Amino acid sequence: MNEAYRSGCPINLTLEVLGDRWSLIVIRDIMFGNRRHFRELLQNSEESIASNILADRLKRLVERGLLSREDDPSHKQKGIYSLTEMSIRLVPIFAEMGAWGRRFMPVSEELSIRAQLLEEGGRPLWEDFMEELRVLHLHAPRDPAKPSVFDRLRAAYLEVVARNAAAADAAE
Amino acid sequence: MNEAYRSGCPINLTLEVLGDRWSLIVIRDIMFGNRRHFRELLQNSEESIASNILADRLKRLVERGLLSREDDPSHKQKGIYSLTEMSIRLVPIFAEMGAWGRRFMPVSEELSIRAQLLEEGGRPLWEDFMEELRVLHLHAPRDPAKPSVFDRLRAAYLEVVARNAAAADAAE
DNA sequence: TCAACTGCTTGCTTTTTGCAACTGGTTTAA
DNA sequence: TTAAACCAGTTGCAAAAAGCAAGCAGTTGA
Repeated sequence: MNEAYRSGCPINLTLEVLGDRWSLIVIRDIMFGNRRHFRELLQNSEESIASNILADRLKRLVERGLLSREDDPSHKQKGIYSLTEMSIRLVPIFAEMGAWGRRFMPVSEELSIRAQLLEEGGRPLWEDFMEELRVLHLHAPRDPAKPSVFDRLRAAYLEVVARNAAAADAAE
Repeated sequence: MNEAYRSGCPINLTLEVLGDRWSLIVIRDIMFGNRRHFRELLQNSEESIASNILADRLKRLVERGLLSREDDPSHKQKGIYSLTEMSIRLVPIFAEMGAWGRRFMPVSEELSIRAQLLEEGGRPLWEDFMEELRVLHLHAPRDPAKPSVFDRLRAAYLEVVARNAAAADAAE
C-alpha cells in the first residue's frame, strides 16, 4: 500500500499516471489505430516499442483503470485490450497535444493529418469521437445515423499516404 | 547531431519533449506559481524536486526553446527563467490535463481550484491567460483595462487555503 | 566580517529503460 | 499428422535516468 502520490495537484496526478514516454503512445495506438492485441501494438509500432516495455505498460494501464483486458474468444492466447471511460476522456488532451506538436515540432504530413482534422473539428468533433469510442470499446449502443469520425480520420490518413506514394512514384 | 526522433507523429513529438515526470511540473510552477528563480522552484516545490533534476530540466527546456533564461540585474548570481511562446501555448494542454485529473484522480481541493476555474472558463479564459503570460514573460504590451486572470486564479486559490485553515482552526 | 543566500555540481545508490534472445502454448496449412 | 507460423509475453543483462545528501564558490546585506 504505497499509493503515496507526490501531491494532490491535478496536473501532477495526471503526470504520475501518464507522464512517461510510452503510456500515451500505447493508448494512442489503441485509440486511433484500433490496435487491440499485443502483437498489433508491438509490430505496427511507429516508434518501435520493446516487447517488455509494452507488456509492462499494458499491465500498469490495466491496473490503473485506463485499459481493460479480456480474452479473445476466437483464439485462446489472444487478449483484447480496450479503452475505458477514463482513457476515452483523454481525447481532448490528445487533440491539444496534437495541435501543439503540429505547431512547434517537425511533424510528418502523414502522421499529422488526423491531428489537423481533430484540431479543426474542435470540441464537437471530439465529443462525437468519444461517443464512437464508447461504442467500439465499451459496447455502448451505436447511433446508426451518425457518420463515423474514426472512418473519417482513417480515410484522411490513407488519402495522404496514397497521394504521397503516387507523388513518389511520379518522381522516379 | 542526433536529433533522431522516434517518429513524426505530433503526439509522439510532444511526448519526446515533455513526456517525463518533471518537465511539465517545472513549467507549471513558472506559469501558475510565477516562480522565476532556481531557489523559488526548488524550495516551493509541492512535489519536492531534487536540485540536480531541476538544474537538468531547466537546461533542457531552455535548449529546446520552452524556457528562456536571463540574468537578474538585481543580483549577479540570480537567473530569471521565463516562458516562451512555445510554453505559453501549453495552457490548453494544462487545462485539459487539469480537467482530466480532477475527474479521475484523488486531487486535493486546494490544488485543484485553479484547474476548476480554468475548466469552467473554457477557451476564452485560456486565451486571456495566455495573453497575460505574454505580458509577464515576453514583455508584450499590457491592456490595462483587462482584469488579470492570474490574479483571479491566485485569489481563488488563497481563498480556499484560508477557508480550509479557518475550518481546521474551528475544529480544534 | 560574517552569516545567509545564490545557482548549481558531485558522488553515490536505486530504479527505469532498452535490447536481444527465448519460452511454452496455439493455430494453420500441407 | 506434423511442421511452420503465430500468440502473449519473460528473462538476463547493460545503459541511462532518477533520487538523495552533501558540498561549492561567488554574492549580498547586516
